[in-house]
Amino acid sequence: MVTAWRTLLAQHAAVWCALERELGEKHHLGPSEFEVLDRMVESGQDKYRVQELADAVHLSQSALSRLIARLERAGLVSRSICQADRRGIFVCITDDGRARHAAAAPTHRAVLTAVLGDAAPATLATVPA
Amino acid sequence: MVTAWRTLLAQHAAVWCALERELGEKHHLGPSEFEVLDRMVESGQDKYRVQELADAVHLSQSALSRLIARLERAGLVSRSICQADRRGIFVCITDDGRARHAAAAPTHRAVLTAVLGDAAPATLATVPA
DNA sequence: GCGCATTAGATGCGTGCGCATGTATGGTCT
DNA sequence: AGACCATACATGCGCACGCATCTAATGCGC
Repeated sequence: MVTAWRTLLAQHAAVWCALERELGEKHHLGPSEFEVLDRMVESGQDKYRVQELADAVHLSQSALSRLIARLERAGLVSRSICQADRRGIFVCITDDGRARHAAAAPTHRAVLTAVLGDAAPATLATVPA
Repeated sequence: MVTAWRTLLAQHAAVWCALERELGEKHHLGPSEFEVLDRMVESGQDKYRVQELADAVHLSQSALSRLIARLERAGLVSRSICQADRRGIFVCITDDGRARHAAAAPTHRAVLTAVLGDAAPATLATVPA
């Protein structure tokens, strides 16, 4: 079990750092930023609640609030008040956001394949037995 | 591949947060702090170089330098100059450090079993096929 | 309608991180 | 020996995070 955890830590660190570097250099996005855009593109919806996204990317509500603020400042998403419940906001991906995501997605997939593809098929399988 | 990565992210987040909470509350240790102590106890050595530990716990050298400083302030490790190469230091675990580790280890294992034991045997096995 | 607990999201604050750099020592080449 | 680059760790700085708290809007009981 400890071994499984260390494997998980190692893989997480490797992939995360690689994503941070590649996405950062080529598309000015962090791994979490990309993951948020990815979620929004992948499920056809265009409106998201902050807490919904926070759960999806395993960040706190406050972290998501700031992350959305960064994306908004970059013009990749927009915030609009939810009319039905004016406490909440809807996060909508913009055309720029979709474009940035489309540009970054290949990089993202490439990194996953490169880093996980190397060590994963063997090591990810080690645990259950 | 994307699914594997998301599974990895989810498991990492779940375990990490649980460790942070449990180790923090019960033993005043972060996951990384515990991992460093764990490495030092597990391999019989009593002297470690900073970079060696940094690699083991997937942190930058600067992060490890500060982490060691925190552990030293808490009296769990001590730094001593390496006579052979006076640029480097040796990090030694103290008796207090061993005691703290011994106290925290059961908590650590319990969290791993609880969190990974739930979802892991199934999900960790999904990738290689 | 009027309080009051609840919920959604924003924000102040402290902390740990990585990057770049600083400082000291070691090794090498001439 | 002296100049020069490399190595080992420490430190200044900025950033993203979580926790606690704040603000605004909702809903519920009366």
